[in-house]
Amino acid sequence: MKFVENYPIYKQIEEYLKLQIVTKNVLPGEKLPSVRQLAVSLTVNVHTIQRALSSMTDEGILETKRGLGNFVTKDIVVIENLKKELIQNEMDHIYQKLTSLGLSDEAILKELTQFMAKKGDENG
Amino acid sequence: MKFVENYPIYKQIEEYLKLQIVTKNVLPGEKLPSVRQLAVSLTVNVHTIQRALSSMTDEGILETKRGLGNFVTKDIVVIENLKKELIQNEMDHIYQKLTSLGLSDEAILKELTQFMAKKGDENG
Amino acid sequence: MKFVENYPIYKQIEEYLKLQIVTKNVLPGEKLPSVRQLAVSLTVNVHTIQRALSSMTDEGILETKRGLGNFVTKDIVVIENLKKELIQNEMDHIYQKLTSLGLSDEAILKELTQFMAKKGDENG
Amino acid sequence: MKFVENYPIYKQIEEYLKLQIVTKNVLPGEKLPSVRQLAVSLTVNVHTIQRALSSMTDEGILETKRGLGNFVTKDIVVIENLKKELIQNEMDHIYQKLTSLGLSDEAILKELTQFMAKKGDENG
DNA sequence: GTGGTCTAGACCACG
DNA sequence: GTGGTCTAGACCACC
Repeated sequence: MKFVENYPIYKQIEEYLKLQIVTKNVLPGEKLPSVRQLAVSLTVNVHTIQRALSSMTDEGILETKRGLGNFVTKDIVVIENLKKELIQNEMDHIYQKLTSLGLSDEAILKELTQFMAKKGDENG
Repeated sequence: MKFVENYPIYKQIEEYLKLQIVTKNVLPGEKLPSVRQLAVSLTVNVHTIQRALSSMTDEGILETKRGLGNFVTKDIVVIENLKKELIQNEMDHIYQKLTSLGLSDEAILKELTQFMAKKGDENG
Repeated sequence: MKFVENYPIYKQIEEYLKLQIVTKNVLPGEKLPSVRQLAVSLTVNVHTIQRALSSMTDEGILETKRGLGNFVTKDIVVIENLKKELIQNEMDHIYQKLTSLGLSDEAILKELTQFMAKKGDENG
Repeated sequence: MKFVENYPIYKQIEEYLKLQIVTKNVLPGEKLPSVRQLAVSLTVNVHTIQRALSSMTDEGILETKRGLGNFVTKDIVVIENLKKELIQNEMDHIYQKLTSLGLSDEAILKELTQFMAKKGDENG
């Protein structure tokens, strides 16, 4: 058992930017804010930003153009795969958590549909 | 946007202990390790442990006997309710995460059943 | 038989603040002195103050706004319920004390009305 | 506002012994346990006991017989007055508390009778 | 400034 | 031993 998970900031930033991209808050081909702008707005060191961006360029999600900035890939397939990956990660996490609570697959689906029904009632 | 995940240690401990209880790793009526033992094994201050335990005693999940220790309640109803609460929290968390990824209720259920099917194939 | 009245300071503070609230010495929505101010004026550690306040926020009597301070709830129902609770506690305490002195219910009421009559004469 | 009321132990003992007497747990004329016995059973210094007893002898509640011990007075009037005094003190305390909670005389009586009715229902 | 969290170390009461 | 309370001092996040 270990606490104080120091989930590294650059990973958090990476996760955040990926979410922005798959939810189309930043569109394919669009330019990201400059590294310095990001550093300021997220109050983080420039190096931390660069570390987050570099792994995303490695994955082909971003393209760096010297002197111009970082751009979201225009390759929609890449973005679609990213989305699937994020969903997959989330599913893993969910499944692990709920089964550790002793729920069977059927129980999970049942609880979830009940939850959605209730949610629907509350909001509409 | 906030980084450095500020989920307090005492809440993490609380969550951890609750999970131990609902999964019957610690049985109803059983004694927990002493606050000092927990503090050492989790490498945390005694106060932090006590803070985690105190809210659990308030909720009736634990009963503390001065000079003896902290015991899990024998009231199975309390434990059942705790389990329901944990599941509910997890559902909230899941739903929020997945909808932020742009999934509809139907899409969530579809993805989840696919995930389970795949999981089933892998393991059996 | 137990001496040295072990009523913890943080509970005394809690009780004191609740009394201030139900008697409208601090109005609904009003800000309390900062934890540090309270700590100084009551010559107590900051933690002790926070411990007193935290259970009050849990009960919905206080609302804390980070960086701003602790505010009495504007929800008058909560305050009314608090008042009823305090009265109830006082009644319990009174009843226990007077019956331990050997008074019957009727005797208690008789003594009390006599007391009030006398009090009335003194002051008016 | 002052906390940690160090209500002196000798006063607490005095109060305790007076209650024993008015409730006839120790009868008029009866001998109290020896100072040393009391000191042991209450885990308090002998001097503390003596201080408590001396003010009670001053009030005529106890009579000290050199070499024999401390005896409760046989004078029933004294005991009756003591009882009235204790009741009076309690009434003062009650009245102060409840009026500080904003209750009128009538409200106090009303609440109290309601409380007694409820108490009666619970116990029989 | 505000409150929130954590640590280290002390003392008490209970068994 | 057990848990309960308090202090002193530190660092963080929010405004």
